[in-house]
Amino acid sequence: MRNQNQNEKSAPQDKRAAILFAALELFSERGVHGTAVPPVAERAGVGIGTIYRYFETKEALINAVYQQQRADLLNALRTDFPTFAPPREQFHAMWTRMLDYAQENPESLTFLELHHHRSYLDEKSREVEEEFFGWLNSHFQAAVRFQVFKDAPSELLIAIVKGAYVGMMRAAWDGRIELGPEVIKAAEDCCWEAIRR
Amino acid sequence: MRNQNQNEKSAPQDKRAAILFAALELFSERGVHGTAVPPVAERAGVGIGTIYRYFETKEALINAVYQQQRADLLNALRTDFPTFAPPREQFHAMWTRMLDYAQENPESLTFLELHHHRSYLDEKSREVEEEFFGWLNSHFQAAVRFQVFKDAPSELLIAIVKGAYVGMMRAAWDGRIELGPEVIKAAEDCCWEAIRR
DNA sequence: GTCAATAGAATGAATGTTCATTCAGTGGAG
DNA sequence: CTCCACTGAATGAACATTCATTCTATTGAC
Repeated sequence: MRNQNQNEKSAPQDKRAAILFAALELFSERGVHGTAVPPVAERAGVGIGTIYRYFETKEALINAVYQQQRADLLNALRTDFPTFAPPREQFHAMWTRMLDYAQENPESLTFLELHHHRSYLDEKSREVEEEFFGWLNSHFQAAVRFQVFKDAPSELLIAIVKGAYVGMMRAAWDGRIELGPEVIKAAEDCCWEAIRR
Repeated sequence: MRNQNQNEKSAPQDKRAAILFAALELFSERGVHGTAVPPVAERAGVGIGTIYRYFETKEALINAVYQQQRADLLNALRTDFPTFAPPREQFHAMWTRMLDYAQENPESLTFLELHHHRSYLDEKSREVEEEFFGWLNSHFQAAVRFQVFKDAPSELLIAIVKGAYVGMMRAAWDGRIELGPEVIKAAEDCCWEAIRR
């Protein structure tokens, strides 16, 4: 390879991305504390030392994975979101995006929602999380104000719907339910009735 | 060595219980993989070796904690449960018990519901878990059959309500909501409307 | 075009640390 | 004295991290 663009370092970014993806897979399977660094290197197809070229410490790697995945999920939610559609339609859009995301990125959702991160997230990670909740909140708050949703703290309604969603996903992963289209539709209706006025 | 309790002869079960409780506290805070054995011994006020008198390995200790807490939660749920009361009243009883339990045993709930256990639970732990879900299921299934609840798999309804409950707890834990009586009541109503026909 | 010089990316054996587990020793009860 | 629950220093395995070295590809002299 001879052509090297000044503004693009393609190879380094490939390795960085490979490390991030390998780490995501292992973290979602075994948890952050249950995952050693060498297996991450092995799965990414790079040397152990290479990880430390891109990430100062294991904790920095964890935070990079978290920020990437949280931002990715938020992006999946708000891309082409029908902000001015009727509330029920907006809710359907949100529900569909969440489910599509889970189906396409199961490791992302497992990592983000099935693990308890608080203790090792840094400032930046918290900001990214805040942006995520902020976006949800702006929509839920509006629906509460317009008396579409129940008169309750919007943060509570978010916690309930998000919790129900994660509970459903967890039950599916644990083999307690089968996620067919009718089940997904039934769950959407349940969640809508939970919060609608 | 110096004797810490002159006038108390320690029954073996005291130490076992102290170890289980110390382990529960640390596991709920830092997770199972994030908790080393020596700190468990220190918090329990016993020597490291004593832990291995009562539990063959760390994994055995984890499973003992899991079984104890899962059984404890089930017990809190079904003690004096109004099995023959009207459905809404039964639901209220369930909700109240869950919330009381969380308020009285926050570490238990954090450990049981905020961590991903599957990979290290043994046969016995799965049986205890099965008993827990079996009890919930018998009640939910009956309510579906009597057309009190929506016509959906009872396992889905359980996942939604339990998920919403855990989501609310997590939000409270993370400081996103304040768990006052009105909030708890509002959440109960949300969950009831989610599943009722 | 060729190739020696150079830069810096990549590596994994080596390092120091932390962990789960063991066991030789201690002390109290009978 | 005999037991045995109990202890924590000791052990070796596994860990996160480092760094001397190798590899790769770009440069510029000819």
